[in-house]
Amino acid sequence: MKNYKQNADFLYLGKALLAWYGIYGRDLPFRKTKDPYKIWICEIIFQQTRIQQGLDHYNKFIERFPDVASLAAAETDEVLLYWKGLGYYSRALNLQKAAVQIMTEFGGVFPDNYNDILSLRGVGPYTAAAVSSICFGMHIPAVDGNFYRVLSRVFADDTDISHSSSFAYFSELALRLMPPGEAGTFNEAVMDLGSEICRPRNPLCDQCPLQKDCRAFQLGRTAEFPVKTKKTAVKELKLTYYFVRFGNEILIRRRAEDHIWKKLYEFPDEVPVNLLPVVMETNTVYHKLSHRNLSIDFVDVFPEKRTEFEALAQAGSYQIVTLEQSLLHSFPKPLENYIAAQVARP
DNA sequence: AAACCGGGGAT
DNA sequence: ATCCCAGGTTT
Repeated sequence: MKNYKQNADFLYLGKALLAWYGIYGRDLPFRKTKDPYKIWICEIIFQQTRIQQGLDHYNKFIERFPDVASLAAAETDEVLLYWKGLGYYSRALNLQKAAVQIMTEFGGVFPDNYNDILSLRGVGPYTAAAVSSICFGMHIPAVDGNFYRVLSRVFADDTDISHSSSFAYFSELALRLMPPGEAGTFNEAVMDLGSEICRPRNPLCDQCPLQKDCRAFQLGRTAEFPVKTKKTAVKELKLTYYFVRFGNEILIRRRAEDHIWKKLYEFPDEVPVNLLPVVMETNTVYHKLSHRNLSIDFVDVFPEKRTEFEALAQAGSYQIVTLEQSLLHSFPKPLENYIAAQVARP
């Protein structure tokens, strides 16, 4: 811990945050409950995901899977279907594993302490801290990206958040601000401040309850915090698919588990040789994402190849589904968009 | 410690 | 085009 923070009492900062939160805190659906199941679901959904993006998924997920038992009993495919479009699909797979874990290891009762919650699949230090503080009042800071930003700015602290040890560092720092008995509310308050006021770029310092105490603001250096030296490496990924269509039916299959989009569905990545010759549309749909290039060629199978088409499903390499049925499977977003475009096509 | 895992919005 | 979001798991 840096010298300037030694023996300091920063409790008044936490209290100022709570006062601000009482007035300006966001009104979100999961703020109305302390059901650990619901808080857990929302913490997982909003990992690396903006509130706006995941809100609809949260509401529909809770409606379909209202408790641990219903999630544990569900088919994995249906859980993935409700996760469609959120990304980081292992979160959904882990979610269900953890639900089963709660049924078998905890007798169907959601664990009520940090260590037991941490033992759940897909639950790390942040999520365990969030659930145990919000639902069970445990005095633990839930240190996420918002904490890094808010705390590093308030103290003009140049500790590099790229380093793994910075989690413990900022956790200890957060403890100095956290009012006793208010851990859950305090954690939510920091998240809201980080999201709405102490934003990554163009922070609204004039509306910040901590402005007069903020070292970075006083120095005019808010843009310099948090310090993050590690740069996110952009890896290029090229994917080629064929949209093999026979009338209103297409070929799909489940992806393997060893790469992105694990257990989701996809199209063939080659034209099955048995179906040749085929009519292939010359203009390739080229989908550009941030670090991915995806091309999809449209393939129209000749009517006399019906037997060969069905043989692909008999052999187990592919499933044959109608365009409408395909939308009931969990596809990666770009493939889902492509199907939707084909359904809409005249 | 570093790589890997998505999709989307803001700038 | 780049950054980053209520991070966790694997190597």
